[in-house]
Amino acid sequence: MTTAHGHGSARRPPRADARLNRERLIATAQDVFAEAGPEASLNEIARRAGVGPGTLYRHFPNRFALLTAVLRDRIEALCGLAETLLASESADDALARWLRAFLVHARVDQGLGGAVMTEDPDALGLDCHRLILDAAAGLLARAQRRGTARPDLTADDLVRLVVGIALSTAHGTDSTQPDRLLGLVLDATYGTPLRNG
Amino acid sequence: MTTAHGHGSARRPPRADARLNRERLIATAQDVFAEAGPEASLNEIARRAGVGPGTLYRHFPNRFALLTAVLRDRIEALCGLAETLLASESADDALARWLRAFLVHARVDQGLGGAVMTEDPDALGLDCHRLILDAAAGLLARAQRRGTARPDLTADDLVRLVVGIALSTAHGTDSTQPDRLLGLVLDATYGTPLRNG
DNA sequence: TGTACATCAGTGAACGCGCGTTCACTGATGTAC
DNA sequence: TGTACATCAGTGAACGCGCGTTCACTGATGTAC
Repeated sequence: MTTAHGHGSARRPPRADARLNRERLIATAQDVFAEAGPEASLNEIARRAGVGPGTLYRHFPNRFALLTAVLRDRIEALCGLAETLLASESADDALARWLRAFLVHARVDQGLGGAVMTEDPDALGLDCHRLILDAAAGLLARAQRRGTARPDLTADDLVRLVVGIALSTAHGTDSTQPDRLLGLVLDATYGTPLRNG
Repeated sequence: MTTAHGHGSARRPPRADARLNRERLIATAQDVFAEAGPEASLNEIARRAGVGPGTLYRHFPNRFALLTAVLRDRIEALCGLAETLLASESADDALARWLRAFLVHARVDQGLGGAVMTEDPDALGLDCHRLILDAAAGLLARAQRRGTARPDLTADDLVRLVVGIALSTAHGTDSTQPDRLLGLVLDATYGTPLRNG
């Protein structure tokens, strides 16, 4: 299922140096985005990766392609976690745990993960958007059916609340605040302020 | 109380054309910020206000000074509302109403009002920050003393949650979502999902 | 009311900057023989 | 294993752009007389 397009191998494997540069670019982009935020200079990423700007553009036609590549691993990990949690016992706990993991993701790199979610989904963030939303939707639906989650919530609601926490606390100084705010959201989600977790 | 520095009048009143240009700049900035967001070009604001760039800089030494001027009226209105609500009967309702008004403020102009709150407060947004936080703190303290608001909440928590909603829904398409999300936050604030308002 | 003048606001061309992006050229890679 | 060659990735100077910002100059305003 995970292997793309089953018919033979129309695509030749990438050249060794191309593959190396691609990896270097992603690794460097990760650092630079973390330092300078999602608006970081692409030229600087290329410079610090030790390649020419043209090389960056050969691999990633635009900023969003690079952002997506940087985040892909983490997003896939989140989707994997969602699948695992879907098989766990408590529907409520599963949703809560996943949202906590998503908050961590949304906060890294100066809120880069969260910022991607607020972009126009019709642009190129489509992949990230859908993957995250689908993961959230699965867990929420189960928590609504078999748990105590409010039925009037949508996955988009929850994701936006968490992204909002990530964005508005990105420059904060109180490192315990994001978790506290998420706790508040979870309380509201389950309709009772005291959870016996 | 509203007249500044009581001792005589060390400051001469501003020249008529200066005052006019200042007003034009603020009005134009409001439009341009609304269209292009808080990162809008200062040169374009000057151009559309019909003045040279130097004139803009004479009145507002940096972008934040202009942002603050644009928002000042609205922020003062919010503070006034807070004072009025502090005199109202229900402490809970007062807080809820003010947060709703603050959400509206934070959402206008592509989340400009909210974006200002996430800037480094040590920069120049100090005024806005404190005014808003003080207003929220007063209402929250009363709702905690005489209402049913959770005692473990801080004003900064609530403000950040609302700002987060504003930021993460800034590019959304569902116009009912911000209010719905705020309702969720309010439910959590009061510890019960069903409020008899 | 009228004029001379000092003050200070406005002008806008120009600067330096860093950005995203391109493209003619170079050179490394992997393959065919 | 060795060589010739086609492919395609990498290079990096250069372009155009719009930005924030400056400053020598112009001109409007308001005051003193």
